[in-house]
Amino acid sequence: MLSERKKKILQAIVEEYVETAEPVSSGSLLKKNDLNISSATIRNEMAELEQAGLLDKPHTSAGRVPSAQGYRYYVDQLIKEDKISFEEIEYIKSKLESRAVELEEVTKIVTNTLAEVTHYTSLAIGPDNAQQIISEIKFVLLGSRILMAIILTENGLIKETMIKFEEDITESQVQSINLIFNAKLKGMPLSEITKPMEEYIISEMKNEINIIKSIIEQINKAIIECQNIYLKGAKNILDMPEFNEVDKAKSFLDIVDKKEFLKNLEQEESVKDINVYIGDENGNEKLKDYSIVTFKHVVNGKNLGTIGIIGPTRMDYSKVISIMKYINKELNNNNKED
Amino acid sequence: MLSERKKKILQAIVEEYVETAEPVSSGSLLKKNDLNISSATIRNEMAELEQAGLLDKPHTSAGRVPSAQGYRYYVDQLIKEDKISFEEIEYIKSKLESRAVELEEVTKIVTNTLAEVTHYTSLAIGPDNAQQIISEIKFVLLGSRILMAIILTENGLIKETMIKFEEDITESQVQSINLIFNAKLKGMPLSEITKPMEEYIISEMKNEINIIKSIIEQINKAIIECQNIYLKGAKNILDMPEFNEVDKAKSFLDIVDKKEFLKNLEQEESVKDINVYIGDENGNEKLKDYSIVTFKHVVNGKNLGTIGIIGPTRMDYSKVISIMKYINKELNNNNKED
DNA sequence: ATTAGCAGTCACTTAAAAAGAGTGCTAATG
DNA sequence: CATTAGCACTCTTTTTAAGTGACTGCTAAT
Repeated sequence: MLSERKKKILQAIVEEYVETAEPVSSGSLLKKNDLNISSATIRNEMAELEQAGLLDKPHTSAGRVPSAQGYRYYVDQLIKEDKISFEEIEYIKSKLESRAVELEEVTKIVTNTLAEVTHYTSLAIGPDNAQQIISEIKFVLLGSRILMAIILTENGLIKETMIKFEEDITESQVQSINLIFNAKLKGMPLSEITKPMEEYIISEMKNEINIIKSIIEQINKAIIECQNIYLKGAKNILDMPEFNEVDKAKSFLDIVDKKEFLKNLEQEESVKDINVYIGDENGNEKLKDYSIVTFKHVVNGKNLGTIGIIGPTRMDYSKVISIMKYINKELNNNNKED
Repeated sequence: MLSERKKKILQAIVEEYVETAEPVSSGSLLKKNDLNISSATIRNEMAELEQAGLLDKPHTSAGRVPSAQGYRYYVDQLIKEDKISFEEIEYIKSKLESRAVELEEVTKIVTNTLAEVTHYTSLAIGPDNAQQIISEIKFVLLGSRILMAIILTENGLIKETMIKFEEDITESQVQSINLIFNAKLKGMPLSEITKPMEEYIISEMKNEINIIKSIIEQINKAIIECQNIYLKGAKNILDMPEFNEVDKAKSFLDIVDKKEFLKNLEQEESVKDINVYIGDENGNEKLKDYSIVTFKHVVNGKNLGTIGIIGPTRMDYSKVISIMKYINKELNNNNKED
């Protein structure tokens, strides 16, 4: 348990460091905060905070910098929850107003907005398509050889894909395919569609065998195996002083580009509103200099994926969390069972 | 008209500079090429090439660097057209094999491949949707309140968008909308759809007025006003020594992000196979340090947009042009009137 | 417990010197 | 007359050294 004074000092250090990106000295702390103590006392306190593992020192004659643990303490205990301005609220509201029909569109709008408002890199991972329950399948013939498959899920997702054939398809074939697929697959998770259709093909030996096979193959390839991932504002990090060396920027962009770390995020179960992973807390050594803040996009109890941002550990957690809480709330309000 | 020897020297300078990114000295030219002349003679020749405006000199005691004009001469006269390896050919072939149905998918695959193979930033601009001729329109009801509009064009494009309604739509309404739209709009360019439908609404005063209005509005917003632009591999430029200062990288990413320069590209008319814009040749001062190489994606006489790459003027034109010629050829072969 | 004050550390800045890479010119050469 | 050896000159880059400044940690006084 930290003394009130230590808390105040830690908080001031985090906030100053987040703002300036320079190690914080006892002197500047004295100037910018009224703590009614001398710089020597601050130094003593800082030494103890360092002992406790909450602060780091780049070198002997530099000021202090929060450690990952220090940020963690800040996020858990000292954070300010209202660090969002009226302008930001208005801006976010205006962006979210657009009543996009598809989840993907909504997700895009949210990620764009998040990146714009936070100036970090935003990310979104859609729900696992394989686990979605089919509520309806429609097939539409485009021209004479292209079939469009549209799948609606109980979550409200709409997924479509095209299948091209080497021979003409007739409208009556489309009709019967429509009937078959809906009869066999309604209510099933997308991951399970192959088996019942194969069984059907074997048992009935209808003319549409090849068509059905192509359709299943294409749905697997284009919809089930494909995870929706969005990233926006990757170049924002170039504005941050910790990335003023191209190598560092490159290593960040590589991590972000590979998207490995995203997979864990969507699986992560959590009761919390907003999740904060500081440094390598989530076990990935490569992420030790970065923090990730996410929330689950849930509307009417339906999981619509995970949305968040990634940036350096020197992150404005108060602001990011305020903004994400607000966006999360708005997403819910906009979509109350309508 | 340049002497053969001057040509050879210019070529060697361009190629060495493209490879090393360092100004080329008379000495290293002597070492790496067998020109059978002394470095002093090379220096004399270089001085003349500089006078002719084909070379630049960063400072008195540095080697020479090709000027924009020098690159231009190289591209027009000295280029090697077969600078593509067997591995590259195989790789490109394997990527293009995937018989994607939609133009957008094809375009994505091509841009990804281009960025991977060239290590520059690749770009693609779809054809102007507004000018596409409608060959068919289909409407599909998804659930009870979402209408999906699918537009096929004579170019073979497939565009779809969703419209959400506040009230239920019946299947019979969908049918009559299908009939009306196809009757009125088949054969028209997308830019012209608003008027005939408005006239129709006024003259007939059917029940579907609001539905039709919503549809037209949404088609305008989501399809006609939206230009398809792809960019891939923007971070590739961070690997190039000319961008080892973050500011330069940022200025490149800003240019690329704004996409202004792309608009001119699609309009550009040209008889040539491959178009090369070196520095500010295309009139944009901001692009003076960059070059753009493009080709028109044309299949069976149909314009499917422009594809290309952007990178520093110090670009491996021989390689880029070889690769783009190959891809262009493949795109044609794969799609011969089938 | 707090603090003034000072020695000590370490990065950063500045200045000067040295090294290195190339050119341009001159004078000699075949 | 084209070519070339050779050297003076220029300009960047590297190296070295000295100096400055920002902090801390400790000690001794309050």
